[in-house]
Amino acid sequence: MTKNKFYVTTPIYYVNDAPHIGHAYTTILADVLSRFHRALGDDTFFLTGLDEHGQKVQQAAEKRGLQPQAHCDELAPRFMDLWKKLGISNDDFIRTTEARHQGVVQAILQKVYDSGAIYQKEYEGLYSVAEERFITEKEAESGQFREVKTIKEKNYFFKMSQYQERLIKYIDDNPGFIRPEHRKNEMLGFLRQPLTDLCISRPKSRLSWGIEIPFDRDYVTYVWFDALINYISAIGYGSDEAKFRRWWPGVHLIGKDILTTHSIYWTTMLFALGLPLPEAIFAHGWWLMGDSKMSKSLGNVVRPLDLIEQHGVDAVRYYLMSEMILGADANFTPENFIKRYNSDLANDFGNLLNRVSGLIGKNHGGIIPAALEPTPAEEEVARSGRVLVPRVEALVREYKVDEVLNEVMNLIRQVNKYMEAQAPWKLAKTDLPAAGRVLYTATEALRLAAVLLKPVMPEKAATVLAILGVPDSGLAWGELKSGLALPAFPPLFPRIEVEKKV
RNA sequence: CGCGGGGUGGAGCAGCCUGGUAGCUCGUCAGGCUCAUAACCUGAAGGCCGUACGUUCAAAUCGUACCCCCGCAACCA
Repeated sequence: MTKNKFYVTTPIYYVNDAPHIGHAYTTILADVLSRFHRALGDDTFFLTGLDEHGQKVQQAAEKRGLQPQAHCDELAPRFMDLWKKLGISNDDFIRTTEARHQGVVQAILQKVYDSGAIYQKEYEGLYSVAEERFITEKEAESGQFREVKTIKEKNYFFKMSQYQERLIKYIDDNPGFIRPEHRKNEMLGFLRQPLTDLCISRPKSRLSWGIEIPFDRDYVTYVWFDALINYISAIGYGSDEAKFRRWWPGVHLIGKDILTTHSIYWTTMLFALGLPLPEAIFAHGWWLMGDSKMSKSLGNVVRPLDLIEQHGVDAVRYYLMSEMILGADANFTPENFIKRYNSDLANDFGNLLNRVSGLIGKNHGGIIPAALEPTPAEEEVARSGRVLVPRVEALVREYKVDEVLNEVMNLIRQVNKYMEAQAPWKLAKTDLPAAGRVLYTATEALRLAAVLLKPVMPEKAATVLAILGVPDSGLAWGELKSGLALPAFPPLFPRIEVEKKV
């Protein structure tokens, strides 16, 4: 069987933003997918990073009396540290101010310019002097902008419009390209209207903190030809062709807010470069806070660090991955978090581990019993375990992490039922080996579940596997070893007592 | 008539393409078990599947109309 390749990216986050649950979600999702693909034996590369140019950075730096670069250097660790704490296993971290990126951006601008797909044009629009930026007519009507006047400015434009038909055809021909399905339709709807060309520059007089346009030193390039290119500059485009060919094209995980940017701007840029389009662009939903959007003004921004400190990284990762249904918006509430933690992790998974190990300790001298010949009851559990693995693999390839978790929890629930039906605590009194057979089977199911949960909960899964004495065991049924001694251990996921929390 | 997505027991979702006893998780109630983190197991209550017509022996599932919610280009995942 040929090895698959998996290159996954998150957006590069804007360095001025305070990292919030949304950033954490996308990044954890990318991490979980990466870990799954690695576990499946795929050649995997996971990229995330920061977008460090632009007006807001320039202004914020000025306000603090710092050089923009110094400002960025100070802010960047907020993200890097958070990813470390969240157990993010990215293979690279790109910052758009790095030389390796800037050089590629300039080379690309030059190349596209030489091909005739970039031209200069005078642009007229509404400009807010107070805000120092162009505003839309709608914004002007809102009356929230002072000193609005019409000004003319020369800028460079990318001939995005010329790729419209080609892009429509591509999207039609590649059903898995934009996911989920309804987002694809949204984009096709968008493409029914004539595409305009894309303004890709800013005069330095207005914005100096950016990458200089190689064919006109009075300008810097504006966001698109800077930020989006990170996806290829990081993997060696223009500098390491072998590396680039190894990884490109990749899968872009994004929030639904930047779907147009990716599925239209970025893809037409790739057309202009003669490069293959991404393998997939997957847009997920937003986290709402109790039905309202998360916002600073409402004071309902959830800080990932607070959650980690309270409940541990793995619980947070599990919650975020299980609670957001593929592609839809999800609702974050502390009550929800506690409910899911208690029912899935504490009551089902953690508690099952406890009851099984407790019985082994009490009746079998703390030694994992022999598997023996399976009866139909064991066969049924084993079959569920065997069927689960390919099922999970298929779901992972469809980005359906929430369903993966549900499937694994179903196995755990089934084992709880199996325990109830077999009652090894009773069996032990009449037929000790038979009780052992039941406990072996239940423990093996737990082991397999832990292996499958490892990408989502690396620490907790490793703990379980270490307890079972098979830290490196894999996805085949029956890798649990009889005869090993089980150490004592504290509850894996202690229940969160609601009374105390409220 | 701009486009797209959605409206399924208290909550969140599946089912709809390939019509035929409405399923899952959580919550509620009752019972069981007592190995376990007051956990686990079983059972029950609770739905006119947004509304109205239509097709059909039969519609949550197909068709038509309507109502309601959400999203739809400039840097918020």
